Amino acid sequence: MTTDLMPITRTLKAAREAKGLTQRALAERAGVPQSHISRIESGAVDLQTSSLIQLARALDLELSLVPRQIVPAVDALARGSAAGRKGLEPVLDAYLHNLSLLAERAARRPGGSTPLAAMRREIAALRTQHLDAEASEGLRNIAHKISRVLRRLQDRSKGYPDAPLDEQAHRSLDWLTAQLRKLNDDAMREAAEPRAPRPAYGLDEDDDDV
Amino acid sequence: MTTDLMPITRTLKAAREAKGLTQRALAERAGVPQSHISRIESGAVDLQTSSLIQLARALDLELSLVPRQIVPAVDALARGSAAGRKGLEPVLDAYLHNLSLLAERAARRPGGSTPLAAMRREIAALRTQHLDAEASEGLRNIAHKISRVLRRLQDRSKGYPDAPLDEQAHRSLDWLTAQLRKLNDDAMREAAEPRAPRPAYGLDEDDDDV
DNA sequence: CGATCCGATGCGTTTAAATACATCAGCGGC
DNA sequence: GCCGCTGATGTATTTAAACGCATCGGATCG
Repeated sequence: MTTDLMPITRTLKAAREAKGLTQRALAERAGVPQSHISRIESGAVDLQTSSLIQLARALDLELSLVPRQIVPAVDALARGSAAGRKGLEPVLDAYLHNLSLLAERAARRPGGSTPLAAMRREIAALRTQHLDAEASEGLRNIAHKISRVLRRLQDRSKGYPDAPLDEQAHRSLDWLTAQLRKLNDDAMREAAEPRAPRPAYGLDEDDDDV
Repeated sequence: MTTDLMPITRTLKAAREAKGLTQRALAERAGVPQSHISRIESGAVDLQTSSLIQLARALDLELSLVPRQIVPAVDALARGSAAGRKGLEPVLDAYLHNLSLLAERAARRPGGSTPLAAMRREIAALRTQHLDAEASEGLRNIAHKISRVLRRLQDRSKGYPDAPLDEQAHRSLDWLTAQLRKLNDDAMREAAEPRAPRPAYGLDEDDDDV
């Protein structure tokens, strides 16, 4: 019965060790006794959800219920983010999925498919690029903004599925597309100048915090 | 205190209602009393992890601890899979991230970067395609196989980071690449025949079960 | 109206999580 | 050798989850 939550507790323990925390250090962070953490990690207790959330948060993890369908994708994302390099491309790609949905819907509208199509093209191009740390950070910011705009459009289109894009959305999309194009151009320029015999993907092995 | 697990319980309730289940029906599936489910959904109890897992499983959800970094991506994936259309492209894209990691590593080896590079190219091309339901299903299968091969290579390369690809891996990659190329060709052919004035992205609005 | 089905709630009992505190064995360093 | 830190374990107490069961008010339908 309790064997069912072993994957969870193993993840917890692995995350703690990956962060170089002792049980006592985590205990202080999360506000629970060390003895409890020990019992949890050894699978001796069926901890309550609030405890699980507390511990997860202290380890920069988030408890989440994911549809069975996308579990492999989430695992791949998590693996990618755990192993060395940042999982930044997949982050954008996930956003892109939403964008695709919206772009398709918008393509059937009378007027306003153009800005979405343009943005879509830029993102598709960006996906094939290798970005340095700075560009990645910029991309992350833009992706968040895109996400906000898209969600707003989605919510609104529930009421008026065939409404054309309003002026503000149009401008937002154009601006975001311009930002993406800039990233694309920069990345292209970067790739065109092989400074070393090997283009030196490696960047820095770098930070690990939020 | 208990307000912290409201997102979880809300997800639970939303999933139950989305599946058209009553509390009693879910209770029977998950093997817990209906009264308990009611108290959980109303946030009156801090349920234990095993209960949470049981309920989640009965709703085709999986309890998961995701790194804070990729939470937005996971949310986007989940939203995409919840809203009508299947989240298939992101699934492949997540796999592709792993492939990129491996391809980069392999590119620094003496011998065997070629098959990985070829596969990478095929996947990058596929990402820009629109696939019908049948092709998507095929892609999902291939993606799983790719994932297996990649994980095997990753595990092995921990011991011998500079070992060239073995014969079997070479053949597996070639075969998988051929499958991908076939999908690409089919999709290209499909796109080249605009049956309607609009190329008809829409496909069918289609099924919603697992 | 009566018949159902829904989710919410009350109650009593059992089981166990969570806590505080002390202590243990194992292990590396001085 | 001793010291300090790790995680594991013991004990006693308090709190609450989980259960079974009954019941309630509220829709909805015939």
